[in-house]
Amino acid sequence: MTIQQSAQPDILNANCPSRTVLRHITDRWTPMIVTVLTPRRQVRFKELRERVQGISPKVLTETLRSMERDGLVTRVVTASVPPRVDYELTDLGMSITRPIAALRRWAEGHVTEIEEHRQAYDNALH
Amino acid sequence: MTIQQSAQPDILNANCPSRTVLRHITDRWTPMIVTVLTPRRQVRFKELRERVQGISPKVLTETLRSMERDGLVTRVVTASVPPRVDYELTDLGMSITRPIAALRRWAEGHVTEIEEHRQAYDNALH
DNA sequence: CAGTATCCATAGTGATACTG
DNA sequence: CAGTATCACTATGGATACTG
Repeated sequence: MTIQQSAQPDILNANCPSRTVLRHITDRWTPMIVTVLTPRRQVRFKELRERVQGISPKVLTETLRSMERDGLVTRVVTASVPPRVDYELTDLGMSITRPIAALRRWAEGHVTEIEEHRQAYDNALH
Repeated sequence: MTIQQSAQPDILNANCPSRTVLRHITDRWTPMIVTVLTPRRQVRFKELRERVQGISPKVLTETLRSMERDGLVTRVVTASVPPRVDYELTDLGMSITRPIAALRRWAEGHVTEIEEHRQAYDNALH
């Protein structure tokens, strides 16, 4: 007797592994890293760190490792002094760029509207 | 002298309010709640609680309040015994359904592929 | 039924200094 | 340059019981 897994993954199902997948692609920094990597070129650790403003080296490393583990990015090491490491989206990683870009554009495009809603809500003293 | 805000919101900018917007629409439960509300009908608290499997009443309330504050949902109270409260997406809320559906479909559609990547990565003993 | 209240656990950062 | 190591914190989420 094995644990029955639903044939079609369903995000609403508490035990569905798609929840973990969603969690990963929507974590704090992944969408921003994907945004920087979207032109599909190799980007150095340093450049990622600079462009994803506010991320610490520790968290950048952790997030990139998780993305590499999930198969979203490849890590390319060039043995040199000083060392050089580039990251690049895989085909799988590229396939998420459009949904993430849509999300990013929505966030960037509705800032004002949402801030107005918050103001109105807070002024109504709920 | 005022704090200069960029004309175009930019998610990569540490101080850009779009980061908060993105954070809200990608938090743990918002995508699932949006998924249930996507057919744009009024849905009772109870039904949300049942369909978004695993969410506690406290967190469901908190998430719905945050969504209401941002203008994504409306809360409709029907004074009756027992009480009845329905939630429904606003126009703004509806405008996020497509990006979120794309994300959800991606997550559900790539579960197997990603799990295989993780296996391979872990087996390589990084 | 639709929440609140309470208490609690911990994942998820974050700052900073250090190293191969 | 590209990380790791440490330490610490706090927001988020979870369990459960209670209430208008």
